[in-house]
Amino acid sequence: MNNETQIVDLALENLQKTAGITGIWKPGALKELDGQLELKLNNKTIKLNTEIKRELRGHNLPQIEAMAARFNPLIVVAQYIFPKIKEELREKGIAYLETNGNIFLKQKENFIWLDLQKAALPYVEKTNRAYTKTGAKILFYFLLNEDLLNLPYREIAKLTGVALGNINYVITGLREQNFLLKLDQYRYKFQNKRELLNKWVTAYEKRLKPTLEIGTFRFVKGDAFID
DNA sequence: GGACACCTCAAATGATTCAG
DNA sequence: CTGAATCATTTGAGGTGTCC
Repeated sequence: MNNETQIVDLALENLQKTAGITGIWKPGALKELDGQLELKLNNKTIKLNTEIKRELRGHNLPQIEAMAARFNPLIVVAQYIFPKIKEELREKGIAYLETNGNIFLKQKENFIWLDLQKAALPYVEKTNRAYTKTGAKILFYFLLNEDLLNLPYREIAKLTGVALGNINYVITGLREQNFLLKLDQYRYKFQNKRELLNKWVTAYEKRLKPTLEIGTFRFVKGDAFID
């Protein structure tokens, strides 16, 4: 599909950058396969069957192994492969390629292994996390009381009943859309609050409300509704 | 300059959506 | 309707800044 093309293209682009290896990918005719990849390496061309995935996790392994046995040589192209899984693939001698250009390929005459820690870009596009289920929840508290913006993340997390890591995601999301005005080095204040409120309402309807049980919510301060 | 508080980010886990 | 694929959240180690 188009999505698959995107993953392979990005992977090849980065492979070129990091390892100087070029490759061409062609969609395959076979239904079980996601096409074929031709890698150019030292004037040699290596042809590989490909399987394309977004992320590769433990439960995919048996399937991949079966494919590797059937369509040898096989390379797995994925947006992101869990480190442990990569390890297993290497042990089993199955080739892989990630979108950040990390590659492993072991054959009789060819051996490539590239693992760049930092350059990892797990996801192609990041969604703005201010409007997810949890995001909306946090934002709800922020809208009720702007001062919460300036509490330590840990306290915000505790107060909103959400994991620490989310706070930063939400703040970043809001900042990207210019809803936060920097007062000084440490403090923020909302700006363009009306529009933000609209966004929240949409997010609430779409993402949060469907998962809530009716009757489990109340306002933090009793009179907040009238305010 | 050490202790502490706090933030960040990769990895792991969990939840939801999608395809067959 | 079910398992697979994808998207979202949590966890926690490591890094950075701050205060005494």
